[in-house]
Amino acid sequence: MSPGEHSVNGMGGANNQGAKSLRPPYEWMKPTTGLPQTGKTRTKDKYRVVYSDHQRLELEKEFHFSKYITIRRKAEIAGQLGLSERQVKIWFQNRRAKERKQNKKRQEQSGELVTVSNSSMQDQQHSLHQVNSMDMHHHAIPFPKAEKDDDYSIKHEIPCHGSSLTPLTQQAPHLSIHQNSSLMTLQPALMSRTHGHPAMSRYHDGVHRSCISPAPSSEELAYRMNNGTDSAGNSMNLSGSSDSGVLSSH
DNA sequence: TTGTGTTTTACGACCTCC
DNA sequence: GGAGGTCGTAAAACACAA
Repeated sequence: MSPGEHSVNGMGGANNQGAKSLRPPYEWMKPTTGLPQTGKTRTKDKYRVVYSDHQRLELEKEFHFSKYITIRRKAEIAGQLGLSERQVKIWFQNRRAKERKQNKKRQEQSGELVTVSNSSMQDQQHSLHQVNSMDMHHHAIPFPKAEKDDDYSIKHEIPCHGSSLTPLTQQAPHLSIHQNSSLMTLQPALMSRTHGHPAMSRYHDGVHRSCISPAPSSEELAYRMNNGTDSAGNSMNLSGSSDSGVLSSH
């Protein structure tokens, strides 16, 4: 368990059998302070914290760069945002779940079995992977552990995921989050590296991994922000990632 | 203000992979 | 066995109509 993470009354971790029977309402779970204490999980002060706009913005950016975060990036982001690595991991899990839910909703509305237009190549591969996996298990087989991405990128000298959080933020200082919406997305000006780099590599299981696509250079990022496409002419539209634009320029 | 629906954190259960 | 994956769910936080 990372610093700043506490399980209260055994609410977290492997020893938390029967935790649901310990759910609130309990006095120790009621908020006692006004401001959220980011970096903590369930404590007696806060059942759950509300991440700051900045934290959510940076996490959203990272998510659009890659839906699966590597161990290295997780540590970097956790350090920079003042969150635990576990919180970053959980956030990505929840964010993927949210996207799946949105994709499913769109598919139901459009009546399509397979969504192509609004899905990234990664999503399509992931969906296929899941469908194939369903033959054997009721649960979808997840991607290999994120650390594989790191391993792969190291072995092949491919920069997996960009350099750091700060430079990207600095390159798009005009981005912000609208407070009055719970949905967040990125404007096309700062788009996913995976979207901008269709070239993907294969893992041992034959599934493409967008995470290992190289990070764009600063020139590429500048080009994207100026033109709304990458240098190869790929559209930066991320219509599949959100129902409403919440990040905006100012 | 209040009731209700939705979204956001966080977790347990169960899975695969190494 | 431990890591991280999905899925389902609890509960707080939030949005919004009445």
